[in-house]
Parts: sequence; structure tokens; C-alpha cells
Amino acid sequence: MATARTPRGAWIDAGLAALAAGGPDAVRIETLARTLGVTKGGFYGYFADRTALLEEMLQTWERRSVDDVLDSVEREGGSALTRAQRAADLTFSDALLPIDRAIRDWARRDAAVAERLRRVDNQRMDYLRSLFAGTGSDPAELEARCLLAFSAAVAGDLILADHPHQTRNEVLELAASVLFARPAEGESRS
Amino acid sequence: MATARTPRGAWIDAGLAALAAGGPDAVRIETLARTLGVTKGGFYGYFADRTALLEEMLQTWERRSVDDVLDSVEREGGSALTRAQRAADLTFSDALLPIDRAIRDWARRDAAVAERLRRVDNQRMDYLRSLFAGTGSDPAELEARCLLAFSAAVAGDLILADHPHQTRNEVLELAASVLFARPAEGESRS
DNA sequence: TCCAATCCATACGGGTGCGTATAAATGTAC
DNA sequence: GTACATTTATACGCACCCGTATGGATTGGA
Repeated sequence: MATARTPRGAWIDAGLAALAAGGPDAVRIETLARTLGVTKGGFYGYFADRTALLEEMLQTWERRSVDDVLDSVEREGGSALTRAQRAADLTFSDALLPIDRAIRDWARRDAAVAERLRRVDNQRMDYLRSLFAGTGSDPAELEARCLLAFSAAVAGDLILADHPHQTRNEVLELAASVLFARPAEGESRS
Repeated sequence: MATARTPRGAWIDAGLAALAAGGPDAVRIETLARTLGVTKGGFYGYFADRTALLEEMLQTWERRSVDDVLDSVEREGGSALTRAQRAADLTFSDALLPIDRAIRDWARRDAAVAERLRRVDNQRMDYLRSLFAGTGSDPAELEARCLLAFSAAVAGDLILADHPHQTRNEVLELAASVLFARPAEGESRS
């Protein structure tokens, strides 16, 4: 019973870091091993092959970015706006945002990843819809507002344009009040 | 003077296709050669190395997705809304959209690509702003609306969520009228 | 027709990565 | 301290790709 220097989870975390930094093609077993300070010797004791690692990475990401987030938000409670704000902050945290970006791009080329992302995005939109369901506005228009808000969050730092007289955050805050018209500060992000 | 079976432009187009399909890591010279039905023998007569090809691919993309688009739109003229619509259609055409997606992801990891994308996005937002500059609304709010519209276009098919009672296009059209409030059908896309 | 320029096929060395096999190192339990 | 199981290092064959070198192929012009 030798204690593992490099437990199973370490490979997954290193894989997620590599995915966030360089996309799925950057998840190379020998590269992860160098990062972890070992050789790939132990890897094949935990995983059948590279594909198995990618699969577990996706499962881990799904849990962290949906289940863990919603659990945490619901545990703390608060108003709809507070919860939406907190869910957005957690979902697009510094740790999870780059992984989300990488997986979203990955999904363009891999149907299985796309299917998983669809599940995740649906859960997120469902939650967003449920939070603002009671605001009395037309459901179709609410859907449009939710999609715009989610789009802004996803497109976020993918758009590299500068703004003439404001910072990106100022523009986003104003955008939030355009979307959720009452003076709400609603869906601004980062 | 032997006529080239595989002229310079063919390598660039094949490279852009590979980029769109699999990201920059998929732009392999030997793979492109197979696609073109030749070997890499001739490649190094046109380009110093793989990096030179990537550079020229980016230049070609920048010209096609900004200069060519704006030239075409301005040549045809029309109202601000018409021109915005047409610019969006051309910018995110089936041919250019996947390249835009791939470059946007690439820019996350490569500072030179990010700088180039910043130039491109700035030109696009400048044009959008200029089109709607005369609508008399508060400039800060206009900026917010433009960013939301651009975000929706960029996030577009990156978001895989389903909508309960509408198609994505229906939601986007409603979103456009939310943004550019007059009954305008404004910025809908795809 | 023959020349000469251009483009392409082929082959090479070097590098990286996957997955397997086998042996060495490491820590726990007795 | 010894025996054991587990983890890790090392080495291998295979495959892919880069960039270079060299010779053959094809084509336009004299």
C-alpha cells in the first residue's frame, strides 16, 4: 500500500489546467507528467488511455460548474437577483471560465462534447429562467433577455474591442440595466 | 516556368479550412498536402515555415472579414439597419464564421493573434457605432446595446441551450427588437 | 526539339507523443 | 526488519510531423 505521490485527481486537475490553457490538443499525457514532476509510468494505472482521462475531466467539470455551483447558491439563498449574480460569479470564476471557453470551442468539433455542453447550458438557462419567471413580463421576451445576458457572459472576454469612453465593466453594467429594466444591477459579470 | 498545380493561395485556403475545422493545431503541413493531393515538397518554395503560413492565413482572414465586407456593404449602400444587417450576414457567413470562432479561441493563447483580433473587433464595433450614431439615444446606452448585439452574434451558436417554445432564431429576432427598441428587426443573425 | 525554370516526390534526421512491458523504488502492515 | 502491494522509472516500437536535401517531372519559351 504505497501512498500515491500522484493520485488520480492530480491527473484530472492537471488535465483541466492544460485544457484551459491550450485546448484539448494540449492535454498530452507526457506533458502532464512533466508538470506533475513524474513520468507517465503511473498514469496507466489510473486510466485506460488518454480518452478515458478526457472523459473524466469532462465529468469533473460538469459537476463543478453546475452541481457544485447550484448547490452553493441554493444553500446561501437570497433574492432572485442575488442568486443570479452569485451563480454567474461562480460559474465564470477565474478557475472555471477558461475551462468553459475551451470546452465551448471543443464542442464545435466533437459531438459528444457538444451533447454534454448542451446539457450544461440547458441547466444554466433553466435556472436563470426560473429565477426571473415571476417578474410578470412576457415569457418570450424574458427568454430573449436571458439569452442576451447569457450571451454577454459567454462572449465576454472573447470580444476584444475597446470602448471609447467607458471600461468594459461599465458597459456591461449598463447593459444589465437595459436588459432587466428596473434599476436592477442584474446580470453584470466580472 | 512550370505552372503550379498548387499555387500559394491554395495552401492558405487549405490552412484556413483546417483552422476552421480543428483549430491552429490542426494546421499541419503534411495534412494540408494530403488534402491538396500533393506532398509537402512544394510548400517550402512558397513559405519559409509553418509560422509563415499561419501569418499569411491571418492576413487573408483580416482582409476578407473586414475590408472586403465593408467595401461590399458600402458599395451597396442602404439604410443604417440594412447595412448593419448586411455587414453581419457577410461577417458571419458560413465561410467566415467558423474561422472567426477558431481565431477567437486561438487569441486566448497567442498575444499576436489577440492583437490582430482586437484590431478587427474594433473596426467592427466602430462601424456598428457609426451606423447607429444618429439615433439620438444616450451614447453610453448605445454602446451597451451595440455590445449586447455583438455579443449575441459572437456567442451565437456557442451557446447550445434549447428554448422551450421558440427556435433560436425567433428568440434572436425578439432580442433584436428589445435592443433597438423601435419596431426595428435590427441585428438578428443567422 | 531542346533548355531551363519551376514545382513536386522521395528520403532523411530529429523531435514528440501514445501505449506496453518490465524492473526498481516506496510506504504500510505484520 | 521483512514481506507485500502499489506506484513510478525506464526502455521499447510505432506513428506523426517538421524542415532540409536531392533528383525527377512538367511546362513555357527559344
